[in-house]
Amino acid sequence: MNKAKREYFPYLRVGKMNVLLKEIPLQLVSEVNEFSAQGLAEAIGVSVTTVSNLIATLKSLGFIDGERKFRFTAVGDRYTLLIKTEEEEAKKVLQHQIENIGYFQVVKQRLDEKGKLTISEIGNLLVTQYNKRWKNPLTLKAYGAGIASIFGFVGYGYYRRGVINVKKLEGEEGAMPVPYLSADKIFRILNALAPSGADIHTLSRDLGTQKRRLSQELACCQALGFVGHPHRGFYELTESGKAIISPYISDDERRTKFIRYLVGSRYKRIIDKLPEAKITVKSIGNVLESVYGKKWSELTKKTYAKKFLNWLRFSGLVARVKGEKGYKLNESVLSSNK
DNA sequence: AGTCTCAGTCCCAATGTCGC
DNA sequence: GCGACATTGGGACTGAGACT
Repeated sequence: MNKAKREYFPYLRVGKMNVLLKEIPLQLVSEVNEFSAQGLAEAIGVSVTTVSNLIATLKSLGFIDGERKFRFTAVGDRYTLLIKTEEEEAKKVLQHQIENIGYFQVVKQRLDEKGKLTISEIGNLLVTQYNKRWKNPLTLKAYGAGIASIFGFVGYGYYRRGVINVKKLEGEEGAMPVPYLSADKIFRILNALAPSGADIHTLSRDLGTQKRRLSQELACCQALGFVGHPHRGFYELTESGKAIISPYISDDERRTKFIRYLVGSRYKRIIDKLPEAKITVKSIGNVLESVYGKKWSELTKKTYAKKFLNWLRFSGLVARVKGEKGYKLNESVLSSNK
């Protein structure tokens, strides 16, 4: 036993892999039919290198066998058929499959120990465990991301921005986007997302807001629990999001709901730190700066504080104090929503 | 042919500015 | 005082080229 069997690793992100698999014509998906890289490339209309990368990924998962001529394995066959129509079922197949693949278990074990892994850490783990000679840090990340995205897909964790987390990010520090938009804009976004969600390009066009800007605003809506982000570039309303823009509730009910979600969100941490009286843009700005642990310019503080104050005023959590500058917390409203 | 690397593009978060 | 838009920098993503 001088040379171990060649070990393959997923190269493509699972999202990309699935997109390509959906494109494969049914007649090619079979345990008996052989296909070449060239043939597959023509069949799905992408370059041969892309297909080569797909093939390496599928091999790494045990979904296809062969050299130069390939054919689907039984499980690969099943997965490819399911991914076209029944994604949840396909996930189960993939999950079961990776339970029997060594390197997935190695990474999974490390993930369970540490709670989260960056894609570079995963890459390094493979290099040391499997004697890979990857030199470029980007290559480490590419393979790391391939594995991390699969973990996210099958439900072993939550993959986002180069980090796979065992636990959901929600509620953790750092996962609280700065208040970035007014309540009014929040509702415009929610209405634009109704009823079945939208991709960021469409949304940007419909709302006339730059994509960059919009993605930040959506992050806020997400933190408040109104919007979900099932995959890259696509956003949809959560049940809460649908409820709060329902035409069947009054504006008063809308406010009440808004308070409940605001107080139930991570932004509660900010509300807790607010002074009881003399709430002004300036004082909120300072609270924000300390909660986020940042050093901001006065202007930046003011920008965010204004938005947050807008939420507080919209919801009725604060009331103006007569004859004085600033607002005070409406304790009764707050406590009735604890 | 198959594996790895490169570089352009896209996405995102943070910060800054404009106009009413 | 307020809401909307712009700029910047960094990192992930991706298709295709380079290398073995």
